Amino acid sequence: MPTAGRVLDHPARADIRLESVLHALSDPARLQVVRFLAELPPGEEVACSAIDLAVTKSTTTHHFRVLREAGLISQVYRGTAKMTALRRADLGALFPGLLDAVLTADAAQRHRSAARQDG
Amino acid sequence: MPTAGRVLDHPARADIRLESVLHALSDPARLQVVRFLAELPPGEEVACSAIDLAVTKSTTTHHFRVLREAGLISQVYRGTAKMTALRRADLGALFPGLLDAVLTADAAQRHRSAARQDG
DNA sequence: TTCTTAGTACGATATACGCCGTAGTACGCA
DNA sequence: TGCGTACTACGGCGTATATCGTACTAAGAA
Repeated sequence: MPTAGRVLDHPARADIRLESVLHALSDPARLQVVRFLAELPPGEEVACSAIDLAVTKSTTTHHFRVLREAGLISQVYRGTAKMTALRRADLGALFPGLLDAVLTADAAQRHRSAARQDG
Repeated sequence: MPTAGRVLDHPARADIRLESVLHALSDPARLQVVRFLAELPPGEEVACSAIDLAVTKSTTTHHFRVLREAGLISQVYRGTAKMTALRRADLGALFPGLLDAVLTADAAQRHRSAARQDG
């Protein structure tokens, strides 16, 4: 019998709130996670540990929870790992173009920062 | 001679950060302000008092400051009023499509809420 | 069973946020 | 000068956030 304590709950598509999504994306660490997931082939999942955040593991757990509760990512246990994927379909259906716009904006900002560094 | 204490400082275009913009937009009251400003003809300014938020004036002041410091709006004193406008050009140059995507997402979410109410 | 790996839960702390009320300032007008 | 309007500044309050460290649990391998 499956371990009840290891089931994670996610908001249904209809319960995903724009404000929560924007708030979740407004933290650099969480934006980094989303950027990482967005670069994977659609549908692909990775373990939390595949993403190297500049914070401790417990803080990482916290950020993943914020992303999950906002509806940005889905997570399932797979052995010892917890696999994470972007909820592209849900986000695309609710807020068409939003995720792309944020990722494009992020890429542009990062590009500008890099250019400034290079002088 | 102009009163020094009444000059408001705004971040330069290059200093506007995506994270701050997303954070500013993640509050319902501030999103309401941006929605209101976005519906005006481009370049048009309004006084703070033209936007009716469900909070006190001091809280309104707070939200306007957050929006200004994030680079979303510009504000200038014009007599006793403080005129506010969306920084469309700066936002469009830095993060093309972002503002539209957020406003579209907000409109869609509001539309869904209304539909749910109507049954 | 023991060890390792992956992630969680909990408690603590410092800071930020959203909100309010009161008191104050700047400007325009009578 | 005095008054009203528009907005600000400050202090307080309660909650949320970001962070950490330590202790813990689940699953798999030796």
